Amino acid sequence: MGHLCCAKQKVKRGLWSPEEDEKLIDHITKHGHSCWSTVPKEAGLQRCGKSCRLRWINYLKPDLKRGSFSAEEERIIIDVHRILGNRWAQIAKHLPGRTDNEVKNFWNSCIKKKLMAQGLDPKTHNLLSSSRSVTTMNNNSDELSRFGYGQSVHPAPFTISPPIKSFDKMKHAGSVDHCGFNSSAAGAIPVPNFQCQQDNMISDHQLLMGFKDQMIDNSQGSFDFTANGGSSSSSVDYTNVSSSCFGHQQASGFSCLDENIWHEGAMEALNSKQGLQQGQAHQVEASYATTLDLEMIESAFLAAEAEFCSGTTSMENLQWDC
DNA sequence: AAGCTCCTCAACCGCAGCGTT
DNA sequence: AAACGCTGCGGTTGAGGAGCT
Repeated sequence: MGHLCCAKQKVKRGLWSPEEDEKLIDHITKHGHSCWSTVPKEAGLQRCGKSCRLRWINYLKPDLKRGSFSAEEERIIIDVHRILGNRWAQIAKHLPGRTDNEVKNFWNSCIKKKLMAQGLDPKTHNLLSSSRSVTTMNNNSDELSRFGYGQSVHPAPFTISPPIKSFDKMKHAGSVDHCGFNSSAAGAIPVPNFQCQQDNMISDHQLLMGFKDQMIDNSQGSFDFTANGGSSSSSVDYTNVSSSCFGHQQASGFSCLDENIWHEGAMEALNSKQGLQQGQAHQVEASYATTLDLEMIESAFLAAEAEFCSGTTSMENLQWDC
């Protein structure tokens, strides 16, 4: 369906002139934009309402941040994109002053190339198939140990992570140690989430999300993750924290994000059945949430984990079933 | 200087979703 | 329920600038 506002009238197209900008700014400032379709006429512009809206949102709005993206912004984009995919508008919400169009352009012109140069698939954030990828490995012990997965320590190329509350249950039942490993299971099966952060580091409204599709330096002996400074607002406030507690070499990209991102990411993973079904190891983890959805998510995680750990399915065959 | 290629990014297009009639 | 109008979103395009030959 075309845009009737455009089809009905002869409208100007292409780049906006300073005079047009001025007219639009003047009109929006004085009258707002309750109905974009009427804005051009009211502002004396030969444009369609849609074009006016776009010009305002992407260029003229007073609180827009111009200029190149900072390293921090770039990192946020990559982190959130890994969870949400090409949802530019959602990603832009976490970058004050940036528009979806700007984020999209930046992604396509810069980040995408950077990731590919690093051998990462910009869509999945996994290693490209031409690289040696943990996510595409079967449970081949040679391959696993080659990449640092000692059989006695960590048999699986991924862990599945239910909310922290389930960890607490297990902890109280005495089945896990403080690094999240199931001490009673042969081979120290990695138990859901928690991943060693101290309990008091995550507040009631914070979420720890991690992606396990990359290796960390074996000699490093520690990994970095980020933690939210304590606010439950929608802003993403990163404070680098380091921990040496996570003994095996399987994690990267931990970020504390707000609940909206978590819910979008988690529900996306569940609804689209991405992640395990596609052999990706970057399934979302959450360490905490309070909604009913979490019960379902937790069940799904636990069921999938049980299936994997019992050996009834390979990673490639795991299905979300919820 | 001219011509060409590559890159960036503002703008457009088509579609989906939602509310109203 | 269907048609319509509006808004918002993501993919794509193309003008123009930068860099190279």
